[in-house]
Amino acid sequence: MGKDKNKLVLIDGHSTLHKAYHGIDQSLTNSRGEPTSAIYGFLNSFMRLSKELEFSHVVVVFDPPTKTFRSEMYEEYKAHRPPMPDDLRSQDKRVREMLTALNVPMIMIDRYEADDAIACLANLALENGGEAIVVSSDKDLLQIVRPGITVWREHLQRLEVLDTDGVIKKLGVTPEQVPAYLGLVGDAADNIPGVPKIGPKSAVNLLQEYGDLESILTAEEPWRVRLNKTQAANLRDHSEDARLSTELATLKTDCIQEFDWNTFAWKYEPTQALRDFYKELEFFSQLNSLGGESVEERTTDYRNITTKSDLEKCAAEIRKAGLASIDTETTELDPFLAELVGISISWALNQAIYIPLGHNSADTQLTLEEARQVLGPLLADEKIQWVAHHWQFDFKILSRAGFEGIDRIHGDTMIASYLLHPERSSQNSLRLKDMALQRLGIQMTEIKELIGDGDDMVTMASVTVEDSGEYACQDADVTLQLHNQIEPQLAEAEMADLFNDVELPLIPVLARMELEGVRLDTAHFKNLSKEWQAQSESLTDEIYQIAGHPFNINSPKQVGTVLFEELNLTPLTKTKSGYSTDVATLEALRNDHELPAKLLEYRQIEKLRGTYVDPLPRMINPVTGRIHTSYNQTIAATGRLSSMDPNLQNIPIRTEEGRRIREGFLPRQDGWKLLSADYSQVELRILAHLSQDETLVHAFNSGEDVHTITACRMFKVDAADVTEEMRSRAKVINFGIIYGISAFRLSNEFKISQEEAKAFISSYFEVYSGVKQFIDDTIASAKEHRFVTTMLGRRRSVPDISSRNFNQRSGAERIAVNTPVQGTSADMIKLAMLRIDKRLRDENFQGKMILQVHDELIFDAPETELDALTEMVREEMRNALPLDVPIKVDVSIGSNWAEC
DNA sequence: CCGAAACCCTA
DNA sequence: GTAGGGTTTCGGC
Repeated sequence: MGKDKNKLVLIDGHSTLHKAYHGIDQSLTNSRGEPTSAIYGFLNSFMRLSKELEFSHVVVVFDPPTKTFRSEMYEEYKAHRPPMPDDLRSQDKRVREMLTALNVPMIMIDRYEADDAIACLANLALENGGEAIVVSSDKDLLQIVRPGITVWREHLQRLEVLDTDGVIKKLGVTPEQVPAYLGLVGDAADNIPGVPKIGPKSAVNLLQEYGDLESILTAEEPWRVRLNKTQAANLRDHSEDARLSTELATLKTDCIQEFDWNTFAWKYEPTQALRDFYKELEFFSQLNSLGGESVEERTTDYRNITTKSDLEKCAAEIRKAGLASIDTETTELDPFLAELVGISISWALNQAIYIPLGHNSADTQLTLEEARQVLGPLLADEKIQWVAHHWQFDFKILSRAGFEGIDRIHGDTMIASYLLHPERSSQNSLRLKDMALQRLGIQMTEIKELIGDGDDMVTMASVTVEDSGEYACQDADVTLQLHNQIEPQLAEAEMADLFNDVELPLIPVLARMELEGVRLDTAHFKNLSKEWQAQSESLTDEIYQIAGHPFNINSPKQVGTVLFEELNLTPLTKTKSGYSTDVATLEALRNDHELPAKLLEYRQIEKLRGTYVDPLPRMINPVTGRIHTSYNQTIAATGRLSSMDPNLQNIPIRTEEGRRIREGFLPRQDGWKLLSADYSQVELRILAHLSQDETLVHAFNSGEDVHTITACRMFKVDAADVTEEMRSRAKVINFGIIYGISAFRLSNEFKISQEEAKAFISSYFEVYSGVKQFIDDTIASAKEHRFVTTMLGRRRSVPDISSRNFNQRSGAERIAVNTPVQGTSADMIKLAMLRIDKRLRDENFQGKMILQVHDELIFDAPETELDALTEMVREEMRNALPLDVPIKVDVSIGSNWAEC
């Protein structure tokens, strides 16, 4: 067996750092606010390479800080590059510290770029009996590829290997031709001019035909490959540019002479320096992965409290501390069925107590009554700052266990973490266990280690007090530690008020709405189900008849086969895996064949039956006889609530069949009604306020229909002459603006050309120039701060706002424009809900607020209260967040939700 | 059993 | 074009 050749891995430091900087969420920072996303990304890339390439020799090559010989050749070289942003500069420095701690060899050659040094070293590795692997996404380096030298790049999450054939496949030219290719095409990144109007296509044609640059430039004209007149003229006039550009793109391979494999030998070793570095940067998962003695064993003081006198002693300490965390252990997650098993509390670092209350086999444990006597006053005490993780759950459990006056809470680490990072990603999991590892480096016990999972799962009540105690104390301990870390970060991000005045007080309001639930008309749902099932079956028969054979109508793939292969209808659009069969397609085909209409009808009925009519009655809670949604405060990046299990924010309304489902939502009893209050065009009003656009503000102040006014102004007609078509187009554009419209989308919507769509948009912006200004200002501000805010200061980061990828950047721009509008609307209705909840209780209304659907609140109230309730709700919704335009609230009342 | 894709319901 | 949740199919583990 021959000895494997030495492999030298050459990492382009600059390229890897930039990729890391732009590749992941730039808002990642450690608890001191130091940006760490690029360092983290660099480390991930490096470790991934080390794992996948199993390398033993490595070097990271950096550009020198000084000018290089290329700038002497051509002063414009890289001259246009903006200076490194501050947050990248600091991370660049950190990356070098990290590589030092990792003992990774680094090289920087004065007056030569990293690319030149890499080219030299790759050649030397080859001459010294080894191979070279270059890691860079820089095109320049493709010129050094040959047997023994490959270039690896991270592309779309995977590692792409480029050997000679790979380069030819990628660029269409051989590695030797790469400098000439870049010389012709130019390279915007390096400010290499190239030849105007010669792009990749022409360059490849020329090089394939003539071989090298000189042969192209000196070939007899006209060039045998097809160039148009401008290209031919440019090639003649810019031959010197082409030569200079090619020279600039040619790497120098003589900047390093000496080579010794030993210089580059490397192995991953968990040194103390590395541990210190990880700890300082708060890379806890890496710290943990070093394993062994490096992970500090935390010495904890966790105690189980089983007597009232011990609990009273603790109570005194808690009062003295003034700040404590609390967590509950229960038999399950459903708040109506869950039994309280125990309570854990922490008021000092690494210390906590557990109060077992409902363990099946405990020698001694306090009764709930005893615990409540001591803890009740403590939890209701405004002088004690209580914090929890996902307080809404504990609030419901404790409320049911008879604790009162626990509405006020000082902190919720789940919500606080969400406010800091509202985007959903694996990076910012809101699970206590994940946050403990990420932010504190503490590896916590997972609940399944206690109670198991799957079929043999037990409840916390059957776990020993010792095990539960350890587990529950950890939860409380970690929650307090997290709170202490996060609270200053919230203040730093200027979201303390939003947290204290909106999100925290909203918790009990949402809990009450969830607990209240809604009454369903089970008989109505049963009838609907029967009716639609029969209809669905006969449609199925008809569809099989028309198709000539049975197939799975629920499978878009099979529907596609029937429509487009068997019946030979013309597909409209394609999806990733075949023909699209969505509504738009079927609508377009309904005049060509009888099948599409049947499919549409079938789909509608099945959708309504399968998503609403059949599941909803099954979700009626056996204890209350009502359905209870869960409102999640930490899902939507804009600050909206979301509703789950069941989702009561997407109950159908648009079609007649859909509204029949709303008929099944009832007031709680005879003599009661449902009352719905919804904000009218609230997002457009917020846009008017935020932009201060005179025309839009005036439109709302006039009290006229805003879409009609938009139509008047855009189409330059009198209000009386606005047709339905004009108004509806104006409406689409008004909404489109809020969502960040594009000409492309508008042209599809209106079936007009993109030019016409562009004209539409510019005429909108002529009318509403203030809105245009607002959009521009918002994007500019997003570019500067990399986040946008709502009126209440809610933040959302827009990391891609300066991306050079058009699609990414456009997406970020739409988010930047939409978030302040949608988010402020969310802020507003949350404020209204707080005020309404307070007045419902203070003024002893019997009626309850039961649902929220983004811009609408639903109440369940006795008929006798309806007038007072209407007035109160209107007032609070209108005044929740005053704007410079009036806020309109429409109220309607019915015997079921459909009548509202 | 899980995840992606396609589809469709809401504001 | 923004923001969500839920269902079904289907391929892979």
